[in-house]
Amino acid sequence: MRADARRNRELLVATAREVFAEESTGASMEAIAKRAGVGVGTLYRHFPNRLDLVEAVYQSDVEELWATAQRVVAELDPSAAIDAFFDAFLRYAQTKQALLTELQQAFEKKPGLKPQARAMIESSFDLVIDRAKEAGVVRFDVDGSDVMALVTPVCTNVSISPEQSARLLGMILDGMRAGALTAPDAVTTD
Amino acid sequence: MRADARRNRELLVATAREVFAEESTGASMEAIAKRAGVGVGTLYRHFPNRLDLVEAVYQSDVEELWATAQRVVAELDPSAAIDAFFDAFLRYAQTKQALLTELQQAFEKKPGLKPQARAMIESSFDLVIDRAKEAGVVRFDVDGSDVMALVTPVCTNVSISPEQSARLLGMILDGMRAGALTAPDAVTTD
DNA sequence: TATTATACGGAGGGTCCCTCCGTTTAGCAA
DNA sequence: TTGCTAAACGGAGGGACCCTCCGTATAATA
Repeated sequence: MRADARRNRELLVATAREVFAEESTGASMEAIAKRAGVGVGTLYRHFPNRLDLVEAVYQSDVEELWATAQRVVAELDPSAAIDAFFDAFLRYAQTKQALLTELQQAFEKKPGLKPQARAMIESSFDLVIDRAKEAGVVRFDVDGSDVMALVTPVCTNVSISPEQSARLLGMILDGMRAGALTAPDAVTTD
Repeated sequence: MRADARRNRELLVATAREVFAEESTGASMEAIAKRAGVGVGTLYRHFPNRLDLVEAVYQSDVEELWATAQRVVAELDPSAAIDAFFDAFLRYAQTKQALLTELQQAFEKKPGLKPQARAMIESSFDLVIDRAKEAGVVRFDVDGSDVMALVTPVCTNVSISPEQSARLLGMILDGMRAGALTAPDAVTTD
């Protein structure tokens, strides 16, 4: 793969992410190509149709989420890592919501895409949550997939607005921390 | 309103419902007009833009659901009435799922639409469930809004297929009937 | 039956997705 | 450095779609 081709491919994904964030599903291929400073022909050579571009943006988002999980775990203290990761997840959720219908089509077209993305996201949650559990920052009786199970509907449910998403994620976060100072066996009171 | 105008309006809504069911969001305005045997001009006079047509189809679906509830309660025995109503609800849910994104836009544009539709659907559930409760066909400890709360996610959740929907609705139905033969106070064992 | 307000039909403007092909350029060998 | 070629680029244009506009047809009324 030639150097300019690789550069343009990455540029196009990044630009598409921007434009999709701004104009949601209404973003045209022409607009994306223009913003990236390339012709539509270039865009279509890299991504034969719109769905392929949507898929590429989504995969890039998921990969970035995974990279973020690794980075925050390496660089921040466990509590700040959760905050930072939840922030990143909220951004991911918002772009996912914006492209919902088209993503669904992409999932239908490529059956492997959804489970693969799911696994990567679950690993990201595990990484951050396990670390925080070890540090005693979140309660013992949760794990990554629990948190993901709570958080996923917030981005899947179409009638939840971005503002609501932020609030709900905050609540989940508080709930996770709530039991941290309590001894594990004291939880059984209920 | 002239007679031909009223006729065409109803014809267009019915035709649009058919075409949307077949081609989902990909159905074009031209195709709908052609199938109805009118020009696009006529279609656009009745529904100034695509979203207005989607909204009209949706409202007609909700009204039909309400009419179905009344009809099955009047004509069928309580248990068969539930079956028939659930069938109708499944059809409603499927067309709703097909037009999901566009409906969302319609909800944003007309804030009154969603709560109004919701109220009408809840009334429909109440009608059918209350009747069945009185007849002792379903357990005492449910009401229309409970059933609706169980059933709505089945049609809201984008990752549930039509086949899954049918299965899940069947399960809910069985669950509702399960307690019917048990005395109300025996349920507290748990 | 004559009148007129109202509804109808469909050509065409603007936009969007995508294709095609002539032009340009990166990578490499001499 | 220079010349060559496979690979990438740009953008005009085809086809489809949403919607508008206006000349034609018709229902309702007197």
